[in-house]
Amino acid sequence: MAGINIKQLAEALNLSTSTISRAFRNNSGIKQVTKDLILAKAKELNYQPNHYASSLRDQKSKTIAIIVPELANNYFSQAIHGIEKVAKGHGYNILIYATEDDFEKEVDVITHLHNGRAEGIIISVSGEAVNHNYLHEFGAKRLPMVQFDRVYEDIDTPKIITDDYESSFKATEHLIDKGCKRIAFLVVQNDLSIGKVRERGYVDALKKHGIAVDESLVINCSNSYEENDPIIKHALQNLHIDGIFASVERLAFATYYACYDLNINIPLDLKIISFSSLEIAPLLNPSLTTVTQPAVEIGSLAAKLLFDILNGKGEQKEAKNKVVLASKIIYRTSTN
Amino acid sequence: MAGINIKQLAEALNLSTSTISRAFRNNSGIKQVTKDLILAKAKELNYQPNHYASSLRDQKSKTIAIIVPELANNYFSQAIHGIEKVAKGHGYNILIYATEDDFEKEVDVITHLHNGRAEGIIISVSGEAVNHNYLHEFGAKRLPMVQFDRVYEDIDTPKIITDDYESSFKATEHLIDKGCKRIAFLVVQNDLSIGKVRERGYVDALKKHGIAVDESLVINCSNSYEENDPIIKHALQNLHIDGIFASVERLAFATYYACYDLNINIPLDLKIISFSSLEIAPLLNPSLTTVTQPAVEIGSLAAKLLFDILNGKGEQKEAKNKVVLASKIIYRTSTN
DNA sequence: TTGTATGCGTTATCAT
DNA sequence: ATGATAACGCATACAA
Repeated sequence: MAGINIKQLAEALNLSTSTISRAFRNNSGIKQVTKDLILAKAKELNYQPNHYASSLRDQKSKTIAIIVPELANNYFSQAIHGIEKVAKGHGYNILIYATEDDFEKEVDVITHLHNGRAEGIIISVSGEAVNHNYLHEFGAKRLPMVQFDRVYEDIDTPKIITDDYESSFKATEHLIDKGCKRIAFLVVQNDLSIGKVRERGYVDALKKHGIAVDESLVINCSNSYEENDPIIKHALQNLHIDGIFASVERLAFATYYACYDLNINIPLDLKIISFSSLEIAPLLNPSLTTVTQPAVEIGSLAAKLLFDILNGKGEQKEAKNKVVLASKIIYRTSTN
Repeated sequence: MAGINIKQLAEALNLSTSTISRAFRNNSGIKQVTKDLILAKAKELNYQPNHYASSLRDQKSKTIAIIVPELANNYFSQAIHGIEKVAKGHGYNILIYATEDDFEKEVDVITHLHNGRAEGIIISVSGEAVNHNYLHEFGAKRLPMVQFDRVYEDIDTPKIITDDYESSFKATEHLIDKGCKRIAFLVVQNDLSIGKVRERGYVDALKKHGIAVDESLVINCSNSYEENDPIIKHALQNLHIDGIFASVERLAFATYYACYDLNINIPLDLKIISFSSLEIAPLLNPSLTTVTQPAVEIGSLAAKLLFDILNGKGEQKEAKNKVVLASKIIYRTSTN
């Protein structure tokens, strides 16, 4: 541990520890001169109130936790960036955890956080979970939480999501408008709410336009390129697909690679649209038509809602228990 | 704060707090039966040792901090991912901070961390700094630190960097091999060590091949696309450039956009090579030749070195005070 | 305005 | 094997 403690600083100044403490807390009850003196000496001796002692005493940690499935991911990086900005503004620190889509890790982390380490949690859930009642076991002591993007619908916390149904509907419709007849939907199996909702948008758009829904065109993928590559190639070669709607960025990339390998021309032979936060989508070959979620904004909004709760403003949760932000479809060459 | 405390659990079991504590620490000095009993009850009542009390008592926080210039960045996301994996393995938590290239924020964060919050720091420095002697002011109490990528050469900590000089030399040479005569070097001003070293590699390669070094071809950019766009366009239109070596990914992207706008054909009119951690570089139009640093590995190695220090294994720092990892040049169409 | 004393929850030391 | 107690560093209630 670093630095000197309050007692040593008090001695150095011939003051009591309470006076020192006051210099760092209340502006009340302390003479400005004394305060200046203390702060000056503190700086000189490199004193800082010990965070753990303060937290223990105050029962608060000035820390929030972010839990996401993965870190090396455009969408989550941007969301974290948004959260970080807001947290910094509130003088809060951020603990970060990656679950790697592993439900057990998620449970571990959340449980662990209930030891006082964090005051609140911002989470995008692992998605593998079937039963997440463990959250209820914390009872009234459960940490304030805000969910975003991948959420547990039945867990009552504020949620920030995007208009995935509408976006997916429009995305699919866009492909139909462009003449696609056999549109595949690429999804990662364990995506809970997200995957389901996006699939509904896809299905409903097909129905609206009188296109028969073919179950085999809903293609389950994983997060591993090695696993996805053969799956996608098989689909491209055997299912007479002329359009692809990827529910997740990495599946669009895998499709691009597959098309390169198979000499399939995008957009002539196959049109692609994908959910994606990639900022350089215009630089792809061909440029990728995307459904782009406002990732940074989602992050900062999630943080704001969490701080509303922490500051007691959020008791009337009902009002904004679920915030739906709009994604933007950006039309580019891959669907031209 | 959540949960019950050790005292309540002790009462519930008619045991002393010391016994409870033992159940969670030493396996020594406690009967297995008692221990099982305690752990069971703890689970039932949702007890967890309070992290702040433990930390205060033990003077250690099981936490390390990561400080990076930005979060929404491929390279840093991957590095953080690498760090996270290792930290998790050691049972450590991660605090994360973005300096946004602001030296003051860096000083603030580092100073703040010396209040006991973290046991060590992994940092890629802001780069704006001229004088970073503030690090010396912490004296012997300075937190263990490991630097990576952007480092302060004069601060004595382990450093993980890549072979930037050699890579830059080779990158430039590659452009020369491909017939480029007027090669520009794009750099972000405030990149300290990084930018300088990469520039040296560029200059030396030119010299070796008897190409006159033209100062005006070293082009200072910023991190803002809006600022860079006109700078790059001006260069492309007026400096008769036929090759570009971008020291940072985003400058290559800006160049791509500029070329699209100006109808400059890559690689016919202009060849581009860039430092980049972009995994989908092959999907760009045209696919981008990159100098790719092993970002994830850099992160995990940095974490390992930090834990070596924390565990006292790292006292013989000299040995591996500076680790240089190799980057890989991957040849693609942009320099074909 | 400043000082004294107590407790936040835990764990290590020293008993028993 | 278990229990009593002191101490980690700080901030507040209360006293002066």
